[in-house]
Amino acid sequence: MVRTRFAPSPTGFLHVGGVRTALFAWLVAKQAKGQFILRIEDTDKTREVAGSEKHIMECLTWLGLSIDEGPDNSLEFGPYRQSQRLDIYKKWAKQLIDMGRAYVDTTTPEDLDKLRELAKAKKQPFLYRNLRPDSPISQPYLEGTPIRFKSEPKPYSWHDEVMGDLSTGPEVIDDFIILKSDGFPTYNFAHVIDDHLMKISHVIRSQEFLPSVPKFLNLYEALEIKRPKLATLPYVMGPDGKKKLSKRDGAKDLLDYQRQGFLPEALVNFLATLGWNDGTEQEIFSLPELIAKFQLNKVQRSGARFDEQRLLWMNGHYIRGLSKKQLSAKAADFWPATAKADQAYKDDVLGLVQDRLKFLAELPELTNFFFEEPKTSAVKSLLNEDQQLKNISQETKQQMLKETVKELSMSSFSLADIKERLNKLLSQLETKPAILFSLVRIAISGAPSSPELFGTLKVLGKQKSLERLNQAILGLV
RNA sequence: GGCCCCAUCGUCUAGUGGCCUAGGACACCAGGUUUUCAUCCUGGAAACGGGGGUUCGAUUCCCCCUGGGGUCACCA
Repeated sequence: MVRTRFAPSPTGFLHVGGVRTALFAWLVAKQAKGQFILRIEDTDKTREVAGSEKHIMECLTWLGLSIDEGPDNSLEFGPYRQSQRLDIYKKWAKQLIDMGRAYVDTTTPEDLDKLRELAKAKKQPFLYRNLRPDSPISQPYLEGTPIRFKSEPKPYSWHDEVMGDLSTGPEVIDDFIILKSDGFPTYNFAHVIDDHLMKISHVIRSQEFLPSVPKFLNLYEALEIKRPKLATLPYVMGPDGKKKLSKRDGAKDLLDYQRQGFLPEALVNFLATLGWNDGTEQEIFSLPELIAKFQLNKVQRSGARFDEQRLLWMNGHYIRGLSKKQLSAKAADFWPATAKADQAYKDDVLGLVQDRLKFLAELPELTNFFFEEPKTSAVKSLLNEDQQLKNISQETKQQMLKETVKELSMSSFSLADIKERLNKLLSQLETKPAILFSLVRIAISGAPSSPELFGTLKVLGKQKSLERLNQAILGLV
């Protein structure tokens, strides 16, 4: 049975790096029709940020990563918050003590610091196991004192589902704290116990834990439990490509993408192909496709830089693929405050801008002029500075606009009729589309760029279009 | 510093000894689709870090170097 887990600590928002780890774990579980478990690793009360747990679930839900077991739907393997499992860790720690594989450590943190500095001065690696008492205090749990694992140094080689065959020497194995003086377990201990009790089959986590794996291996042996499969994911690197993506260096809250109008499908696709591909030239994958095709051993071993350009392109691609109805629903919350028009009008506007939307929060700047009059000053300066228009005299421009008004006032304002009449004007005025159409486009939009002209006129409507054209004529005096 | 991991266009990547005059995508540049911007289409520029091996033949296997990253907590 395949069971994977995502085990974040509730210390703030999730960014794309963390979410990608969750996605990969989820894909592995779903592919095998197994379970995906959310476990909250809240063993460091000092770092906890209120609301994190809720935020984590919101992120997963938004992306469509269903949680089979977790704090909200606790099943037989719960509780799924480590802070609620303290008794379990104590029990296992006591068992280790009884076996002679853990001991009470009375060294103070201050002394530890001194010992570390000493070792550093001597240019020797600091290994606690060299210092441990000959016959460690084996008395059971002592309130307010940490418990340390008694390691058995040895070389290890093991297989990692992503990284391949890995090995280390005995020098990396050391005694480490399993239970802190506040009674909470450390990550190193708690996750091993929980993964075992929750019957996790694949531990999928990011690279920072790689150097600790031999310690875990040593612990698995001491506990006499079978270790799960291990999969280590490379980092998602920041935009500079130098460091792993982190909040400190400006990584965004995943929900910021939601707020910006990115589609979950796009984010999932982007995240999945950031460090993974199926060996073909396919770029676009739906979630079901990912479930079918994802392979841990096809995950890249090196870090992948987070490239927002590519995300932008992909999101635009998904927006273009939306039906009118879907887009209309998704865009509902993104309209500018000025958009007080009825839904049919808004939908027409959407039809015109769908191709150029990269993310939904762009809607206001792209569609403003459909809802409020363009600024006369903007129209005026654009009419004067436009590449195509700057060498045309004011009189000619005025003349052309007047003819346009005249012609369009006779129009039924169907798309075909607008097109026909403007084309007729073109030959009548002996001018090029580049000139006449630019003129009209700027007059009705007051924007440096706008959607296709005939459609824009039609959506705007006869009355508004003519008003704006007349307004522009006045502005040219 | 010790230990560990990694290394193909600017970026994400294909490539598991000959199919590679190294393929695709994003971004970029040029041209086209009756204006602009976007879309779409066509074309272009753009990479195997260096040095040794192994081999008839290395992007692909091995070693060294270089470079990058991570880790050495009573944080996860």
